[in-house]
Amino acid sequence: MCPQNVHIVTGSVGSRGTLAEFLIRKLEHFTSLSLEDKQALELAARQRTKRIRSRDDIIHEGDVPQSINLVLDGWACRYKTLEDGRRQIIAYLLPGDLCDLHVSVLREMDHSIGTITAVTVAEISGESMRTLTAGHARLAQALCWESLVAAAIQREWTVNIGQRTAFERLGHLLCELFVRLRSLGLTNGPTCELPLTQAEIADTIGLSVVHVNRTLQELRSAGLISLRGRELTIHKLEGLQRAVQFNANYLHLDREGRHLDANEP
Amino acid sequence: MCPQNVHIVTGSVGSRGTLAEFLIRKLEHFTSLSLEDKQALELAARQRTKRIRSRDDIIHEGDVPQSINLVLDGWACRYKTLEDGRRQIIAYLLPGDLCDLHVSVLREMDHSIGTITAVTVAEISGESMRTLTAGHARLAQALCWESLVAAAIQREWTVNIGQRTAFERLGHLLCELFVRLRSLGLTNGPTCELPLTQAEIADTIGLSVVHVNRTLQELRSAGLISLRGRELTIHKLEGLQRAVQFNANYLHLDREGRHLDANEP
DNA sequence: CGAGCGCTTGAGTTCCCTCAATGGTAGTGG
DNA sequence: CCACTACCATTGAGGGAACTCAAGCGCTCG
Repeated sequence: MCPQNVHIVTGSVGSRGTLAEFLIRKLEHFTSLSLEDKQALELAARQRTKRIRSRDDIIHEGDVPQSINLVLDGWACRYKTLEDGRRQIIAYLLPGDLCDLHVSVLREMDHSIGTITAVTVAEISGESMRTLTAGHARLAQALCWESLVAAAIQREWTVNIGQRTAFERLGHLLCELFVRLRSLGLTNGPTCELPLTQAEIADTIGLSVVHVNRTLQELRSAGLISLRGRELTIHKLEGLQRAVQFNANYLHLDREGRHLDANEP
Repeated sequence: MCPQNVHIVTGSVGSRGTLAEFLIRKLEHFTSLSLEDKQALELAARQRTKRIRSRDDIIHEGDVPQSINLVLDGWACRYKTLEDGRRQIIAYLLPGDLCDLHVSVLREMDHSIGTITAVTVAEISGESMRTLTAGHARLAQALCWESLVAAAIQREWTVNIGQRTAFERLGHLLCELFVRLRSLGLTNGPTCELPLTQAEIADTIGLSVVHVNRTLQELRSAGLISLRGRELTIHKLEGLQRAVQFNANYLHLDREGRHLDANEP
């Protein structure tokens, strides 16, 4: 992972109409936004975008980032490396996820962020973010919700790695990723993309590659999932959830901020 | 852990001069506060305090808390229980720690909070908190810092449980607790209180009680620590830190918000 | 077509778990 | 004051989950 090969693209990227599309979808699991809220987000995301190739670093531990990165497209992850090379993946960043809300409060990154696939990010300056939240109370609340949900996910990962068996850990991870992708409209029936190598999965749930491989085979032969190429299919989501004690409440997708809804048609 | 036996004490508790003492000490690791900032915090903490006996619940998963709890005294923890009884302790709450910043954003608790020792908490209403942060920008920043640090600790725990050996995990936990207590002025030379049972330690780092016991003996016979009764002594903090790869940067105790300092004598 | 990477499999080992029993200490009540 | 209980720490023995090492297979890509 060498930090280079970064294309700076100012202005619109690709042919997609809205850049903040996935962030907006995500936030609307908390509360519905007004047209103006959405336009303000879109404007902030349009200022400056960046494309990073796969398996490359976005930010490295010790860096002092100056702006906030919003993932527009692709998968990234937070990770930490120990001196002897052991690595732990701490979080996955999917489209609509924000990378460094720390900016302007925590000076120095205490972990790194790297890509899994090629990724497009929007760089939002601290300044833009401040005017955005100052002018739109509902957005400020929604962004606060987003960071609280990220913290809740982190807590659940602690439980997952600390208490569950290999089978449960892996199944739980797959459930979480599937449900998160589905909430963004990025699944197709029981199927979604899973661009992770088995080594990356291993570094996520604290197992060896060999054991991840064998545990995947268990999940397959239990008829719960298929995983070929980079495509995951969960045949019995209900069944898998029960088998691994997955309870989606920690994702807080049930519109807990509905009392703040923008009342527009 | 049955929720009962809660003494409501309105007004001052004990004979300590300031209630918000530890919170203030903690926040001043980020930026120095003005006298007025501190008085505002103190006022908020004084409204209503509560005493909870040891090994009891403060809030239970599924509850919808109405106010924010600030730990004034004693140890508490966040935890989650699986259906079959396995339990993971997710975080320790020491004096000066805030429990449920979620309030007014996340409706429902996705985990429980219980006490380790007897605990005194201040209940701060969402309303008080809002006026506090609205009127004091520096405090708002400092409280934001506090929640970002809590998130950083959670990430480090993921690394700890996911990648480290039993010996390292346990040593790392002891380092973290010691350093956090020291930053509050709650250590005495190389010694601090450690009111945890071995079963609680086990549920924190994902090991069995038996193995925690044996690993503690390893740490002792390596001459790194003593642990008798509820008193921990770390004989060689430097050495322990090296042995378990503990790097305190994730605690962000180095006054990263010094540019916001109140300039008073 | 060789190189590199990721996935898979086998064999042997080790770390950590479970079960079970013991001892110490503090709290309770007769 | 002493039995009685409860909880916590400790120890031994045996078992199993997950690890390491090593090799082979099948892609993709330059």
